[in-house]
Amino acid sequence: MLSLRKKKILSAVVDGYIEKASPVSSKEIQKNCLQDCSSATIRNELSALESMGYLIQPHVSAGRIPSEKAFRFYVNELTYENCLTDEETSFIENKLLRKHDSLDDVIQQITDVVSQITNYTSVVVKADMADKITAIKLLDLSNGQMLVVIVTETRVLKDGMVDISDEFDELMLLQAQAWLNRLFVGKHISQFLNFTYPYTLTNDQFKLNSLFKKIIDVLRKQSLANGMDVTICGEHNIFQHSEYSDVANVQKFLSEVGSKDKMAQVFTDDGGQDGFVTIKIGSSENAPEGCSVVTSRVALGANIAGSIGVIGPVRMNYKKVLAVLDKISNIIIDMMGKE
Amino acid sequence: MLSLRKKKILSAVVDGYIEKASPVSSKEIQKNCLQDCSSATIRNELSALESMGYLIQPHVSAGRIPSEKAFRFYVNELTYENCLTDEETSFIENKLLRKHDSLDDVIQQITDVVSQITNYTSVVVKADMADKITAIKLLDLSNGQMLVVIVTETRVLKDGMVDISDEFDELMLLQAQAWLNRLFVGKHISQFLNFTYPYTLTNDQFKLNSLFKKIIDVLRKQSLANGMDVTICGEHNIFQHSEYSDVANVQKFLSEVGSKDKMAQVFTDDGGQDGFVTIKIGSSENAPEGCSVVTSRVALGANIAGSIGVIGPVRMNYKKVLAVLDKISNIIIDMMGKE
DNA sequence: GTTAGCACTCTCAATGGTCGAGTGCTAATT
DNA sequence: AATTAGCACTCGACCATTGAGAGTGCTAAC
Repeated sequence: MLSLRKKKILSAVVDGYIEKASPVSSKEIQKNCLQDCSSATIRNELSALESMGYLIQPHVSAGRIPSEKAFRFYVNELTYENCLTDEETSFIENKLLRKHDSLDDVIQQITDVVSQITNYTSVVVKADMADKITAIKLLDLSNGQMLVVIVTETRVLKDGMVDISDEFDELMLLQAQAWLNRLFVGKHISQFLNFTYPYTLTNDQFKLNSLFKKIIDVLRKQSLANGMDVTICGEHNIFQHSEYSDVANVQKFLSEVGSKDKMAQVFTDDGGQDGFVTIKIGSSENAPEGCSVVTSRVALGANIAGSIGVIGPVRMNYKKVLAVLDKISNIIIDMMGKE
Repeated sequence: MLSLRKKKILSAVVDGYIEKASPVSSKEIQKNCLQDCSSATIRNELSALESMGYLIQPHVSAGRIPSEKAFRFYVNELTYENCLTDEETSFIENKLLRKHDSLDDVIQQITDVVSQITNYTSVVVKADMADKITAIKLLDLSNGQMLVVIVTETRVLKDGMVDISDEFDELMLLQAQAWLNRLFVGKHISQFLNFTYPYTLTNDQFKLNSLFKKIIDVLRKQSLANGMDVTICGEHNIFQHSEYSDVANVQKFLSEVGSKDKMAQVFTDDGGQDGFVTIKIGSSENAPEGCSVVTSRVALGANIAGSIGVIGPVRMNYKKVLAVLDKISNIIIDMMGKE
């Protein structure tokens, strides 16, 4: 699609912007990667890339900054390269290749290490996949409330309450119950988390609709509390990055990251991408606004699914993050193999 | 010491500043609390209070803001008044006067409620006081490291490693061990936390000195991990307060609050004050810089010491915080009595 | 298709001027 | 001796202006 030169230029803009956090000019590009053509030529190309939606010009006498589309292009083109220094590699190995008391201990170490090396906020989600749902029951408590009971192979979870002060009759509850069972029996409890409610019901079923939504919310909370563990570390690393030099952004970021619910969702949803690594760039790809999320899926035990990753500004050092996640995934695979 | 009028004026400045977060002028004071004398008189008094160290004038054409000394005066003079609305009271009761699964559940509810009602960051520290230290052992591992083992009545804790790559001989370790045992045997593990190392050793003992410091650090960590639980909630409330409209302050605050170690220390040390409630204002009273800490001691069970409190800017709504802590302490005392 | 050259635009930082808030001081009053 | 009215003074906040610098887009030549 893009000419080779355009690709080179686009990559140069992204690289430059990742490094400096400020608009990249035609001259810089010339100096760094295209000495054999003039800045005017590059300006023409930049202009073309801008109209294609890859670049943004903050104002007329500024350089260009990459759009989210450009970052998407950039990570798609990225070829793996181990850009970790020897110090970093041995730091990681030192921290992880030692005796650990428990899986939780390992996970804590992993989040620590990932956030320390990448300088982003790291998240690890653990889910015990062995325990499947055998039934979901809805119980009308006749006081305007309904109890949602989830039965799994090993446990009965019954913390979820739903207000049903609007009149719902017996039949509707049975309908809802049947629907839930059809959808979720046999699946892992974590399935609730990334379940998006299909809005295709007709208007007739409006009431049922709102009931479903409430139930799904409860299930999501249950899923988090009972099926998954979320470990977060390095929230304060955002202060190192210039996009968070303003309190409003810091606040928004911290409130996103503070919700384990939200994090579990973002870090386990693979967004349809396959492969072990998932990269989400910006809100159009279901990361929080202005943020990117990089995750790597790794088995943390026989039946334990794990997701290790970082969240940070869209202007993220993807190369380094990918290298760290790769290194750590390999260590974990080794560790698990030995046991 | 201060004339009645000076006291009234000083309180008015503090009240006004707590409310508006901006310097208080002589006219405002006249309007709000001293209609029977002129603004000029008040100006004279303000000037006197400033030279006594109670007030600060940011610049010549601004009003006055209270110094930490003024806040100290203010809280000393404060008479208790229940300034909670009925809604707030019933909100608190609703959240706490229900069946709880466990003590940890109760504590989580308490921190939630305190931070929600006060709009500050709330901290609860729990310490099981039953388990006394019976011995502390230092074990030279002959690889430049030393293991610190703490034996309590019920457990043996041996996670603490100290580097002793500098040469320490057997004798010194024995000396150190004896010293530690003399100080801590029979006490609760939480005693490490607020132990401040006495710097009175002679130069001869410089090496021993540095060893002691390292050991105390390890013990402090142990104390936290094994003897106390720290629950924190509402860190993000700081964004509501104007002193944190600048990232640098937010960062400093969050890094202080993020260290459970530090929080446990600040929230359990009573700073020599007696009574159930402790108020620390600013770094001169061992709160973090620019912060105040208000804590209330409460038994959370037969042998379980608890400390409930908030941390926030020195410009804190002390009246409200004290009312909330009082209300909650009473509820807890009731709860514990019933069991 | 590429490039040199140049006019143009926009940001940023510094400058200066006005306005208003609130003070400190002085002299008069109680 | 304490209080007060009055007024000059100071300083920050706000705004408009200016000049320098960066980087572009465009044009005409290669």
